[in-house]
Amino acid sequence: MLKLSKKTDYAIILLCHLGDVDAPVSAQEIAGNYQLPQPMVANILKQLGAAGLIQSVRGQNGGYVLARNAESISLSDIISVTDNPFNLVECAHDEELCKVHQCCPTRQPLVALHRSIQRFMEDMTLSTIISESYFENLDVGRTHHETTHLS
Amino acid sequence: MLKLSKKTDYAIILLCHLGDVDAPVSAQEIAGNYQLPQPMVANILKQLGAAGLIQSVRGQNGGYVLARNAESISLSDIISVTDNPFNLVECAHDEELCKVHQCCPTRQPLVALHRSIQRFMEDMTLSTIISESYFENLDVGRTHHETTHLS
DNA sequence: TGAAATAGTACCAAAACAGTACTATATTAT
DNA sequence: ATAATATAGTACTGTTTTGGTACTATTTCA
Repeated sequence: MLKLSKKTDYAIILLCHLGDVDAPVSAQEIAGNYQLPQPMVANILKQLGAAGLIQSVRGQNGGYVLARNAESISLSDIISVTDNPFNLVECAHDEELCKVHQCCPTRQPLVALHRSIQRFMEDMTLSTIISESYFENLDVGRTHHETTHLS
Repeated sequence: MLKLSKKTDYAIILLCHLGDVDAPVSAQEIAGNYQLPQPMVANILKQLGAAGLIQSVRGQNGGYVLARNAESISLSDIISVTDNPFNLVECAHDEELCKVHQCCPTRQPLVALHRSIQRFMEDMTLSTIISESYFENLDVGRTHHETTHLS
């Protein structure tokens, strides 16, 4: 459906929060802060930890911190953890899957779209996301961006 | 999952075929040609017809033809018929859906990604897809593009 | 009038998504 | 010590979406 999963959506929120704080933050704390389901948050944090994007601190007063600096974590890194590996169309990676490969019109343009999205996601770092959301929040209660409603 | 539906994938193939032929083409004919499930093809053609992208000719020797020229049909047009309306994230369109809108870090960057994809899809016309697939097919059996395998 | 085609729905099984639950283990405060 | 608080790992479940099928009606041509 060309839509990001909620897991990815949540993951970005979690990571932004971790990027703003130095001390370890627990799943419960974040879930409460953003009113997200706690078990969901906990699971996502586990996955992000297993993937090496964040580091865990176990025990009381434990939680999670970023494993690397926010500049080196890309949207692509995040999505490859929380969504299945990004594949706009199946045959973009494995030509043999394509039943009509002898004359498939979709391959070229869709692979181009795939690459353009991939590139965007690689260039978009967590630190960029954090700073952009900072400027966004400056506007809360004042004017609407023209980005608010798209077609 | 950030993936195009098979319906969209098929629809592009169907439309490319129609763009290459002048006489009406039937669902059966296309399904046989590309070895796609016939009822599926028929359904997609019905939808494309209802959306005004193609025109139907009923009765024996009937079928479908493009309703407008291939330059004026965009990938965006196609996807909005075969996929649900494109929405990378729910809150991209309706701010009220966002529970954490008072401090949501995802909005800005994801809306930017949304717009970039949207733009690509609007600029990519059926005629471009057809001509690109023509060049692609010239290479069949010879060299692989470097676009064949992405990360 | 029968064959071949679209029109319009309604239906179904399998997969993915969103979210929950449970057990085990680690750390710290008391 | 031990209770409290946290992560680790994994399994489970209800709902939605996807991919595909089926059926009936209508139109057109030979």
